[in-house]
Amino acid sequence: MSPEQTRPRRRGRPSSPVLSREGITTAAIRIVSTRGYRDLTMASLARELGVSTSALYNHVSSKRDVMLLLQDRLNEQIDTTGFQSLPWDQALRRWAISYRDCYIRHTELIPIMAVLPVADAPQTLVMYERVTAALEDAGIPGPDAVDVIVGVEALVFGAAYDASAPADIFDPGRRADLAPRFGRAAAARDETPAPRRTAPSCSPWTL
Amino acid sequence: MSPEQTRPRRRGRPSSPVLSREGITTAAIRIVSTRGYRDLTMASLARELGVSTSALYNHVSSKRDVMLLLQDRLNEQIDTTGFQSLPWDQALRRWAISYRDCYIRHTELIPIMAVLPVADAPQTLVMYERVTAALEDAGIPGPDAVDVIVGVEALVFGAAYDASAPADIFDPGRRADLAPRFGRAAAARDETPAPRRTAPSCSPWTL
DNA sequence: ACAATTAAATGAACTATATTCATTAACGGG
DNA sequence: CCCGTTAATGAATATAGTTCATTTAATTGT
Repeated sequence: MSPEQTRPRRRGRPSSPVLSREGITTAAIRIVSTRGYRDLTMASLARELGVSTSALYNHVSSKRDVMLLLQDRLNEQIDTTGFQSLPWDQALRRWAISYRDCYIRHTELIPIMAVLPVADAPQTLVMYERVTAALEDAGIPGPDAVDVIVGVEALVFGAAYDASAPADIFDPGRRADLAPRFGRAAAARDETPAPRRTAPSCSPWTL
Repeated sequence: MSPEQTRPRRRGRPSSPVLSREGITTAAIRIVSTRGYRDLTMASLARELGVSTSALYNHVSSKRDVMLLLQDRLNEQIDTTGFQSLPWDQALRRWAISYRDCYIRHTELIPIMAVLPVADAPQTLVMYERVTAALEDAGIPGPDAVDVIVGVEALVFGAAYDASAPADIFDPGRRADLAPRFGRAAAARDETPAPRRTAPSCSPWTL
């Protein structure tokens, strides 16, 4: 699958290019989805691609740059099909759920995504265009549509964090005396298995 | 203000302790509020306190530990007074706004806060207790109250990211062709200066 | 009162990671 | 055909976080 085990390349420029931004992105995805973000380093990325670490810098300017590539790939996978077939409110719901599901496994990208200028993220731009167009067609003024996007995104990012948190996050443990009522409420909530979860609608590079 | 400029301490245990978790937290706050998170390193923290870097590890187990201390301090400042004087919905609104305002300047803490077990965060627990108690007193069942907290928090974290993003985040720049309608909508939105912003209700260690 | 243990500091070493730089070699346009 | 650009290598650098041996003082147990 991956082009491992080639004996060491000799020093200068290779006859045909070994690296490309696309290939780097794909290798980064492989690492992230099999070993997680902890193992995504410039060194591991280079090893995965069978090159030296410094070679990467001929194609990307920094690790952050790699993260942006990753993120743009991820955003391609968010389901916007609802906007072609459903009433705007249902389409919005499907979009939001898919968006959240994508970022549940990529919370490391949230701080980047949340403040990234869209000019640097073509796929994000395409996604926003689809949402805006659908909302405008449904009679919602453009500026309000942007407000909707902002609001939905805020909820999506927060919800992705929440869903990725350990299940027992609300257990007060030995500190129960500090919050008796909250402790009871949280415990009672755990009893009732919430029927409100839906199946993941996005499989971003993981089973 | 800070205890700088003492000539070098000699080698062993000092007669009276120089460090404490509280002092470390306060020094970390000083650094973060004057120089930002970029400059919060174990080395700079030690320098601020006039000790060697390794001395810190007698009191905290890791940098993450320092971040948790910081975060617990921050959570103390979130305004929950509304729950003693206002109808629950207005109190919730005030709480959420204060919560968001606190984290706008501390987005680096969001990934930690969002998945931190409350057992490790006494102040957070106290905050949750106040909210739960008020909602229960208003007739909302405990488990639902916890759901409300979860939902508000999701929105708060996302909104904090959004508010900390650069103003021109939605400018498609040269990529305008990818998203003509979105570009127009975003531009039009910028024209109308949103009247919906409220004054910051929390001043977490900054002017 | 004194010995043993523990706490809290120093300074040096160690680790991991991102990044830069000098060098080498192939490609491609004048 | 040469010369600038591209794309690789390998060595070096910078920055952090963390650990460890050592030193000294306080604390605790008998």
